[in-house]
Amino acid sequence: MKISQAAERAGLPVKTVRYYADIGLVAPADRSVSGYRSYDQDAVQKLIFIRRARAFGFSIIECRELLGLYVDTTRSSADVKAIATRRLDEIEQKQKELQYLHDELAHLVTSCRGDDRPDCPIISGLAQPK
Amino acid sequence: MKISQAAERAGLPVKTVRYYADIGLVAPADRSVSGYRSYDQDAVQKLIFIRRARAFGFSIIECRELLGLYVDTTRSSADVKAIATRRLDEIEQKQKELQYLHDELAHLVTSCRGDDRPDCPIISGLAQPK
DNA sequence: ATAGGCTCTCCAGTAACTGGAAGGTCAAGG
DNA sequence: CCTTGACCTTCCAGTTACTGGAGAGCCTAT
Repeated sequence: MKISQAAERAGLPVKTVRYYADIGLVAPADRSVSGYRSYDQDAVQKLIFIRRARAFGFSIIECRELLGLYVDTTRSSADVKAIATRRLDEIEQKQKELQYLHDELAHLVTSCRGDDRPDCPIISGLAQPK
Repeated sequence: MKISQAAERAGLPVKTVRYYADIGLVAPADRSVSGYRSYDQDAVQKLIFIRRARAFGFSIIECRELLGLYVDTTRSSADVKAIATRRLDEIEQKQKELQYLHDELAHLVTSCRGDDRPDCPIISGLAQPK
């Protein structure tokens, strides 16, 4: 199938699929005589895999790693778990930071009257060195 | 004062301060005869303001907006509150997404034995179209 | 005079695409 | 047979917010 159909099945923009081919992440199965990229079911499956992994916040580098593990049917599940666990830790770290951010900003927002007057605790809060 | 001192007081790398000057976000108060950027207390204060706003996840564009409101002593606090509230909404949205991500990935991770065997629910979970 | 530690400008690279231009291909319709 | 329109191709530039490095100038102390 041609790139647009592969992209649609994978749930990705055509541009992105082409980009993944360019960086050697997911190569098309073949090229037509006229130079069109030709994808098979296997390649589409890999694209889906990448889309999902990207949605989980895995970087392209990590996706490359995971894809290697995906196609390698002899690797141990521990190898995969290690990467996923690392990513999970990162997510939890990010959650903590976001929570802190949220609370501090929410505090500023609620303490601001939001009226016509110029005095604003948000602005003065941001101006604190901290 | 020279750029390194201003950067230190603001808690920012020198390169970043120079960058902020380049994009017209925070201009140095003056230039020395030999072309050195010269910062005063006011500029340092603005740099601190930007650093804090950036730490809250405000984009450079938003920082520019906020800085405009920061220096404008006649604007209403409602103007500021509107931007901050928008940002707060974004943070909450991001929190929800992250929570969903976390739960789904945590589910995959806990269901994987992580041993020498190749079968791994994480990999097959990622391969699902969803 | 020279050594070091500043500072300057400019260029390139990062991550992961996205948009657009210029041009080739293919099937259908007139 | 020709044209139209939807695809496809490559290549280049732009995005965000810096960061690193090269090459050169400046300033102070010894």
